[in-house]
Amino acid sequence: MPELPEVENTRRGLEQVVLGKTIQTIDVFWENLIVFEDSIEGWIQRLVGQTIQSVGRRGKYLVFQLNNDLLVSHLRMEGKYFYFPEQTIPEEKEKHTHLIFHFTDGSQLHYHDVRKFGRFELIQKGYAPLFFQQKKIGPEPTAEAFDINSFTASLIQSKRAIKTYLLSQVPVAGLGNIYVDEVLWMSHIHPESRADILTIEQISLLHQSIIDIMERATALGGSTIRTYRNTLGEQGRYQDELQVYGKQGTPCPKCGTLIEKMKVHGRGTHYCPQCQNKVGEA
DNA sequence: TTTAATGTTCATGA
DNA sequence: TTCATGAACATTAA
Repeated sequence: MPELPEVENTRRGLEQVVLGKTIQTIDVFWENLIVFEDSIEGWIQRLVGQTIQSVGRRGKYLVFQLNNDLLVSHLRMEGKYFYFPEQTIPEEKEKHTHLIFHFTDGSQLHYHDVRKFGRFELIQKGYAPLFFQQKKIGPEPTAEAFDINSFTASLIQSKRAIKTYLLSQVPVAGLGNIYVDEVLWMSHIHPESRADILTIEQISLLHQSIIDIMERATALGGSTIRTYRNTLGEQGRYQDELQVYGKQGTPCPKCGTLIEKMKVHGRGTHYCPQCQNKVGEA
């Protein structure tokens, strides 16, 4: 589940169930999910006894604030959380549950990830800004944080295809393969247009489309394209508003031309060959 | 059987 | 340095 709207809704769900919970122990069934320097046992011991003070988010990363550390969780393609109060804990864990947080009140938080691509990283409190700076995560796509002048300055430094550059998280955080296609369609920009030759008008429209679409998708609970569910098991509703993602062969809502699908940067890319004019070469 | 799937990260070579 | 490409990670479903 992956892009910012889905991660934000996961965060909101987690916030409702795990705040104030103290970690009693953790079962790790797939060690590769954990980024650790020493041993898994040491990693677990460092977390035991700590209480979840808040659940934050930066881009597509979840940040659990504990007493002494920050636990950073990235869901990658298929990561999900499921919470079970004491009386509802299943006899047997699901096949793809790879991590179980046992809390002192008897409840559990299960991390489920079919493809095992997700990652957990423990960092010291106060190191979040440095952590995200090293990952080159751009500003949040909100009206307050996403400055159009900085965005423009970033774009003119890249000769890459605009879709590729947006997926890098550098110019702005949180866009993935679904929303990047939506945003470019909304802005009438061809996915392979070079980032550095977009016009002021195009950048302005793109900037606003990113803010609007991310806000709208988040408000609707994200998009359930394949398997996304929030922590409460609910689907998103934004998939009903997708205009081009997965719509190849159907008429463009703006001009009626059939939506096409191509590969850009190895990713399936949906666009309208009529509305989205290619500028320069990518 | 083959391919593609909401994501990042690393190696290699231009 | 920068970027493109491909592979890796691992599993499922069409």
